[in-house]
Amino acid sequence: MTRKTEGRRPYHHGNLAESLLDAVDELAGRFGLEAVTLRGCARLVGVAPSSAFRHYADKRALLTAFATRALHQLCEAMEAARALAERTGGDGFRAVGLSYVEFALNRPALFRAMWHEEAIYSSDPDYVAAADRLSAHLKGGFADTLADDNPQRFSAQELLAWSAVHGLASLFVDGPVAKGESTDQKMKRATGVLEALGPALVGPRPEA
Amino acid sequence: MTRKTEGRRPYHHGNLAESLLDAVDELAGRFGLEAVTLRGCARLVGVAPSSAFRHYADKRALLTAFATRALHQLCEAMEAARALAERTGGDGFRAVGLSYVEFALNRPALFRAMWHEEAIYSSDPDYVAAADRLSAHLKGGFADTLADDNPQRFSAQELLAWSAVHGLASLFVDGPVAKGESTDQKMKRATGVLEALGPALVGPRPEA
DNA sequence: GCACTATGTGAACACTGTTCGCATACAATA
DNA sequence: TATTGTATGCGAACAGTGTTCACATAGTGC
Repeated sequence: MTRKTEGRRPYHHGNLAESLLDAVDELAGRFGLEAVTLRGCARLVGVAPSSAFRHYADKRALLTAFATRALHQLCEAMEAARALAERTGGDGFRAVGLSYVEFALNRPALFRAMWHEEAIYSSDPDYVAAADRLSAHLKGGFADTLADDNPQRFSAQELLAWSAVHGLASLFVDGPVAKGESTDQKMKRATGVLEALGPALVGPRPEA
Repeated sequence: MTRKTEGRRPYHHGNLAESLLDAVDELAGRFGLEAVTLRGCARLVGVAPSSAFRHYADKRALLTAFATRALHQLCEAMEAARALAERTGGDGFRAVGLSYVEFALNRPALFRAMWHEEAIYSSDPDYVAAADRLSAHLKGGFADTLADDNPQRFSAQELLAWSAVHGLASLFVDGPVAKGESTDQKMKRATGVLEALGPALVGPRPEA
């Protein structure tokens, strides 16, 4: 991507918008989301703080873009997990749920960023689109596919499935549950919870 | 020059620690948790910014105390709901779950503060104790009371119940679910989700 | 070659959390 | 009552933050 002259640093960066997102990722992963600073990102990329404002209206817009990217990454992880399960004859429901929790455990800063309402513009069209993509995959992934493509409409069971998985991930990342335990142990717990959820996902399907 | 107790404000505030928590509550409720500022709280209480540090080591400690208080408030709401349900012959499980969601909807800033890992000292003994009190109530409130008093031990079903309720509250407060809907509509959805959860909470109880 | 537009810069500004020496009030004791 | 000790509040400072704005530089189309 950096197709710049090799000598000294060129005046124009070339791909600053994306690089700033990488910087957010780096800093959030290393020091926590709360420690992410516009100036810090600019420093890391090697650019003046004010340059960031050519690409993002403010810090919140930068974080919104970051959250959007994170949502898409999670979607891709879920798609991959689902595809693998289908190929190997595994349980698609379980695979999607586990990949959701696994993502939260492996990349807590990203997981926090996606749902950090007060720190992002959650009405931003790109963010909304990414959130819709996510919820669509959740509907399809759990109560297997009513083929109702309106992402706003959730049956009680679908909403329950999402809530359970999301809640477990949240309690692991930001709550007091299983605090000292390893990732493996937590994933075992997640498996147990998903199993326990099973009986609730069969039977009648009332509207929520 | 030094006006003593001339007007009304005495040199010593008398209850600054608690008043600062009230100020956090006020500002968080009005402008959002992210907008809470040490200086803003001091301003609201009518005290110099540096005075806050006589009572809290730093901003994070203040937010920790605030989160702890919030946890206790939630516990009390749940206890009240449970007691009422028992008195009126209602479903204790449902009552506790609904009060959890209701609290999140009515006081989103408090709900966010309690789980804001990166902004609090989540190993603070008082905070831990409050979190333990909460999880104990959740165990007792849902899968009705295995009488296992260790708050760290959760069966898969108990953890599922907490996850479902917590996840639903989180998705309402910080997620894209039911975004334009009224509180009443959201509570109806919550009722539906809790009902859908029912079948998962009967039957065998494997360890998580 | 020239203008046009996009992108990066440096110096400001108001605000933040935090520290520190000092000021003030209260409580206990002589 | 006077003195002393301790808890609590204050004001001024400091580095760091998000943001703005006039200006500088580079790439693009004529």
